[in-house]
Amino acid sequence: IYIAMEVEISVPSEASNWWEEERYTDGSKWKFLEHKGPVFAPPYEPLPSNVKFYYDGKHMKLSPGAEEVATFFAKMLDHEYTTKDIFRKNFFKDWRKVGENKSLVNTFACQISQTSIQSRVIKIKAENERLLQEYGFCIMDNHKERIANFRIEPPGLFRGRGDHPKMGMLKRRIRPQDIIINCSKDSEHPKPPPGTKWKEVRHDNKVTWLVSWTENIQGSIKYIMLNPSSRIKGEKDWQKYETARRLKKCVDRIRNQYREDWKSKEMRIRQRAVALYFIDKLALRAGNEKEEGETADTVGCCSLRVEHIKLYPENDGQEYVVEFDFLGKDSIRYYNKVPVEKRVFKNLQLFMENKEPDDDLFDRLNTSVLNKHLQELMDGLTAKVFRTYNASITLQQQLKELTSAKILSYNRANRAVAILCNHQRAPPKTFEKSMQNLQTKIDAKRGQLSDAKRDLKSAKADAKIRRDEKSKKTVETKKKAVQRIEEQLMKLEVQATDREENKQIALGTSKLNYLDPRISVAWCKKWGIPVEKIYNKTQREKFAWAIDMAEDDYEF
DNA sequence: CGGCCTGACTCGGGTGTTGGCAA
DNA sequence: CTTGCCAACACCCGAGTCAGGCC
Repeated sequence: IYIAMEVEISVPSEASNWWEEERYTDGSKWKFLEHKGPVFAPPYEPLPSNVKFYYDGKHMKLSPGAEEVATFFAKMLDHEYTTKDIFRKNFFKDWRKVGENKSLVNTFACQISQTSIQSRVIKIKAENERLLQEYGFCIMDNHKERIANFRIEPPGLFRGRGDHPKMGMLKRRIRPQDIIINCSKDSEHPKPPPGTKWKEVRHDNKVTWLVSWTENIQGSIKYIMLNPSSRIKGEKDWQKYETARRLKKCVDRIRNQYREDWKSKEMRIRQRAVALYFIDKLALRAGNEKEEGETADTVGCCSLRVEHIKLYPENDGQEYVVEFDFLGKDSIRYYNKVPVEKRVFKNLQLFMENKEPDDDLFDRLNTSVLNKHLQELMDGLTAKVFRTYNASITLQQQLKELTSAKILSYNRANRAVAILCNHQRAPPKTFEKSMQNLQTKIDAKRGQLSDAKRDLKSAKADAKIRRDEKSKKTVETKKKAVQRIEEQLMKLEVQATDREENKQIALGTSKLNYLDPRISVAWCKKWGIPVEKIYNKTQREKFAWAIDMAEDDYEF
């Protein structure tokens, strides 16, 4: 029976790991692709008739469509942004387009009962599980792969990040006729819901997405794609780190080059060289131009404006200090004061001459010019490779330096990278409280410890007098208890330090997107730390290739 | 070439849910 | 064993990057 089972249950063999398979060389991403299509947002269920809508003090009957949009607003009532002018204006404008209330609504004297809406929250776990099993997977070539986002985004009110000019606009419901399906010809095509049609079914194996539609706020395309654990994502991720490792080999040459270029006769070359220096040294993002009025006003390196930096020939005893202060991606503030080389400083002065605060700092430069130049320096080199490279190399160096209290060290190394990449978060709402709780726990633990120590002492004294087996045993148990409590106390103290240091720093992004996982895996192997301490289940799935490949001597 | 636009993909912090643990 | 809390996690969906095509 045992043998039969071994044969029956085919344990995934070595060869079934995608990283041990051959890649396509013709630019195609797959040969076979079959899936069940998207899951649509559940239809709107009108409110029961006892829930009334009041406008300007008067009871009003809304069309189902208008009512739905009203509930979108109601759901957000406890958020600050519903009080914002732009949000309200955008919402109202879109709301009036829905149903027959065009001429009716124009001010905000309305009240919508929020509790009545919250009370309608229904969740069915079993249904979710069924949907996951049915729609959550696809077949790509010879693998069954998990899909990242098989649910279509439900309608609602758009909330961009930062000061977004389109906040409050209605994000409309996506219907089957908005959907483009991508799958292979020889697969069983997904069926649209009864009585509906897809916009299109295509068979494009030069792309990785399964489903796409156009979103109505920015007019951009949204996709359904595979989970990070999939071959197609993993391969790309691996490739990303390999590119960064190639940069490691030639980064000295490139650095020498841009330092030379600081002296160039040509303005565009000087600008390019200074920008590249920032990208390298400060891990700034490239900074594409953005359409004004369409999104929040944020910048990256190439789109930096004069108003975003200040020059100090001398500051706090340091020479040639540049102060950066701007809103970057997701309107996260970047604030940093850095001493720079004299030549960089002089160049910046030159770039800022005769300019207004809202003029571009690098007026002869944009991301496409920069990336074309980088491409010439190294195959596959773009601005963001520097971020990956500097993040990973920093982690590796930090891990080499820090050795005691392993997990804390790892988190500190991770933190150094997050700081480099400016990955910030709002301190958790409950931070102060939970910190206090932790402190009381620590105090309690300390009390416990001294109690346990006292117990131990008396037990020892007791044992000395009695000299029997039983009291000896008691001493042993008490000793163990003291030890256990000491360990617990240590753990708590480490936790407190860790949490305090982590207050405003988001570790997730760098861990998931910038740090070559093989560095972490190798570190775990070297110090005999279970990889589970560093990566949770999802992360282990994403980085399965790295966990399998990296030995303890892996060098980034 | 350069400006502009589109498409496809990675990166990003926030939030709702859950499960593990201490009281 | 039950309960209540909180951190960890999964998911969400917006915001970037970058290449390629067109004029």
